[in-house]
Amino acid sequence: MKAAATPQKRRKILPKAQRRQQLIEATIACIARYGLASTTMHMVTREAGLSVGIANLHFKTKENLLRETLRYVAEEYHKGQIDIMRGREADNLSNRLTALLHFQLGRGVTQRQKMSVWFAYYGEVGARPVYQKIVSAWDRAAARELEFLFTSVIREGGYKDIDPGELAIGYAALIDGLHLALLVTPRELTKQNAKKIGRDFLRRAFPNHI
Amino acid sequence: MKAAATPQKRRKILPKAQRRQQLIEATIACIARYGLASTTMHMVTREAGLSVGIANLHFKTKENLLRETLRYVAEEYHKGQIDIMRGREADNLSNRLTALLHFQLGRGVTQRQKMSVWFAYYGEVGARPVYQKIVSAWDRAAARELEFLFTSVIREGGYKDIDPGELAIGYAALIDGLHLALLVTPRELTKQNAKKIGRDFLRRAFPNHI
DNA sequence: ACCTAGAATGAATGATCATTCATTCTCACG
DNA sequence: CGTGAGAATGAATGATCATTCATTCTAGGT
Repeated sequence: MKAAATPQKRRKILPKAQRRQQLIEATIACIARYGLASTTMHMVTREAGLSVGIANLHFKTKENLLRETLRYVAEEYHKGQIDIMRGREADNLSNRLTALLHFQLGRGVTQRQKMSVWFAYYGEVGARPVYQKIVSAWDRAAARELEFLFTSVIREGGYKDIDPGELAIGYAALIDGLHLALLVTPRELTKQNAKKIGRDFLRRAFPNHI
Repeated sequence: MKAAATPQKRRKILPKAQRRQQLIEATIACIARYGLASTTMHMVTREAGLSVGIANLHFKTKENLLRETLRYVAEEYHKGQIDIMRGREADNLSNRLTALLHFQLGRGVTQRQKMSVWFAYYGEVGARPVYQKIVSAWDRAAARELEFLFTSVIREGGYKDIDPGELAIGYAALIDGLHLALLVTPRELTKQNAKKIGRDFLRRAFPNHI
């Protein structure tokens, strides 16, 4: 089975960073397909087309590999958001809000595989403080950035009686909840509809911008 | 916690339903404490103060026990919501909305233990179609009820340009997201604040009611 | 008081899995 | 071209766990 796709059995030696990346991606694929609970080291290394021992070489333990995988996934998602919020691609605040929404509910993020992995880790957060630390660190960073963006919007629009911090938490919660709905009840909610729901939330808060 | 309170080792024979319930509750406690992935049958039966074989007697397999536990948790949460939405305790729509919010973000539901279990199963939904079926069935039922409630509110308030179905999905997503935030970043969000955020969402949609 | 259906036990079994490490192989460098 | 530092392998090991079932015990019926 293993190297069936690559009939040549010649070993390839690659730089550490590249192998680590390869193993992390194989881990993501396995978690999405089989779940965090039943993903084994054999599955991961086979998915990567490598031998079992390789895992021990680059990550001491399975726990380590899972932790680094979470770090990678969390960083990818949150950095994507933060880049948009800080970025200069969108010249005005309205466009920036829209770009953020399209990223958060767009093709890249809402792939079933991505969302599966994301919630697989969330599911273990209650029992594993390490996961909680990793996720909450990134969450905080994104929340601060979002609060800053909302503060600018509120100032520009002259909106009254809006606490930007609370609205940011609400918006972030809405997006997470929509991801969950897309994962759990995909038949009830299309990505188009999810975007419309997110947009309506923003419109009710910032009617002059959306 | 476990059977330390009953030093006598005398066996007690109980009706099937009662033992099943006892085992399901022990399962919930273990999942909350150790996570779905590392909960073992030994843990569960020890938590219940019983022998390992008991699990096989009442639930054929571990998979079965986990499935029934999910069924129990999902039913408890969603029935609680549906009862409030249908119930006659709240005489008017405003009160009913408020009661629903207080249930969804109140002491009972937002216990760390409950939310841990809830998201532990959500995390496996991507890989286990069975879990998805159980959860989505209840989700659909609650969504229909919520849509019905919102429809009444919209009619009573004469609100324009609101699709009750979409608003219901948005509200449900917001509540799920707030639960997630309470679980993952409890330091950033109090239950009080979560309620305020939920209330603000409703107020922006139904200003005459909240 | 006695009996028995079936509830409950827990040591034993076999399967699965993470981890190890002696060995093989690769390639950058002299 | 030859060599050694270290990357990669995978069979073997030991630990963990779900499941089994021969045996023990309980309580309701007579």
